[in-house]
Amino acid sequence: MVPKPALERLCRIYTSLEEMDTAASVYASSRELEDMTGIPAHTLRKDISYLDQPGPGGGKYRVERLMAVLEQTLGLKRRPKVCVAGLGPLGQLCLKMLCSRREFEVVAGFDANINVIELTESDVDLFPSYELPAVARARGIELAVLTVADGEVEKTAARLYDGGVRGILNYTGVTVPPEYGFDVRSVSLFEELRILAAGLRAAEK
Amino acid sequence: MVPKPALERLCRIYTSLEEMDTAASVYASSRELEDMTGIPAHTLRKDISYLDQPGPGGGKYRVERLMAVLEQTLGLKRRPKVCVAGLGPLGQLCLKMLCSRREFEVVAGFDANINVIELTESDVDLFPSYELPAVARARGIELAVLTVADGEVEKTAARLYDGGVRGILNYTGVTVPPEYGFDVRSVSLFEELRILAAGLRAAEK
DNA sequence: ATGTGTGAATTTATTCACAGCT
DNA sequence: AGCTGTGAATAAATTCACACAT
Repeated sequence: MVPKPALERLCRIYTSLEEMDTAASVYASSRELEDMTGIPAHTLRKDISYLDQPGPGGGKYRVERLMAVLEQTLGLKRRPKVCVAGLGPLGQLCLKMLCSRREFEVVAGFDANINVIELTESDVDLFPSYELPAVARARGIELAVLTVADGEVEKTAARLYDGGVRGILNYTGVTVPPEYGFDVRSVSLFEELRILAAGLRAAEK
Repeated sequence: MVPKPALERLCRIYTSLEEMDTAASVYASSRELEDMTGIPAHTLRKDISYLDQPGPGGGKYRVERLMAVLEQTLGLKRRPKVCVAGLGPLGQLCLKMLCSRREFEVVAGFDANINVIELTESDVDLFPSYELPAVARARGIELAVLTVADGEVEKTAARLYDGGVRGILNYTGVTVPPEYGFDVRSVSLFEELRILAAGLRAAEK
């Protein structure tokens, strides 16, 4: 079983591998990856050793192969099905970004306001919020990007749960109710800045 | 010295306290906070015990007091000085959100494109990117919200470093170069979704 | 010679359990 | 009686160090 912090680091590593010019550098050592990611080389090797098939014992990692193994073990190749709940400016931005790459399958967008749904242009099917549970179930949505107004988080969480959604990327400023057992990653502007501020303060002392 | 994971949880706790109706509930027990945050009661008590002055031994926490102590110990009361680098749609959104509350002192916005600077309406002073180091130094900016295009991250990071900025909230899709020793929190749409996807996959097995 | 893979050692974080306060 | 605060016990993650592959 791979430790959760290792899982996060592996995703960071994947991001860094993506940034590499695959043509220019076919191989990368753990030391080189350390310089790119900031993750110490030994931690990084340990993390990679959790994968089903790590590198080939001796010699550097073959970038392409490593990415393939990461995609495999981390389940990235499956194109997980994702929706966007809340189509304000931020939600629309997320929708656009998600559509700009093939990585995830963007299955639906939801908003409480029907006008928004009619006025928004998108390749993705848009629905009023109350249809969320039915649509999510019918289409097998696994992940949601939560960009609703703070006041709607509670109701939306309940609907996502009814729809069988398992993981939430929470862009709102409030806490996703924990009782549903979602896997949540929170990305609140203020909370993240607070953590940074607290870190600075802690470093000083 | 307070462990870093504890620090993050304390910030989450602070967020949840904020959400409480302070008039309605003056006191909160660790158990009640568990229900709100999802953090187990004993973890939460331990975390709070790291603070300079935790609660009053017996009885529940006084919400107002606990928030005050958190603000104190986490350095939130100082109104840390923050800037936004990159004034595309996301950057402008962040700028607006930051200005809507008094919590941080929003000191400046930066963009490579001078037209953007002239056309954007904001209470905050806006500058072209090359002035970043000088302005950041002159105004004592500590934190930056990084919302530039992916291709500009490297150059911007160098400028932030020259400006004496210590922490970065990274909204871009690429890694902030680690060599400057920034305290970074990354909030990349794709990377976060990948972590969620990997988590689901790991849970299945 | 250089660089990975991994068990063992060490460090760090979480959980427990209970003394002490209200 | 109920709840916090915290040292001690447990669990988890990181770092080390070296065998082994290229």
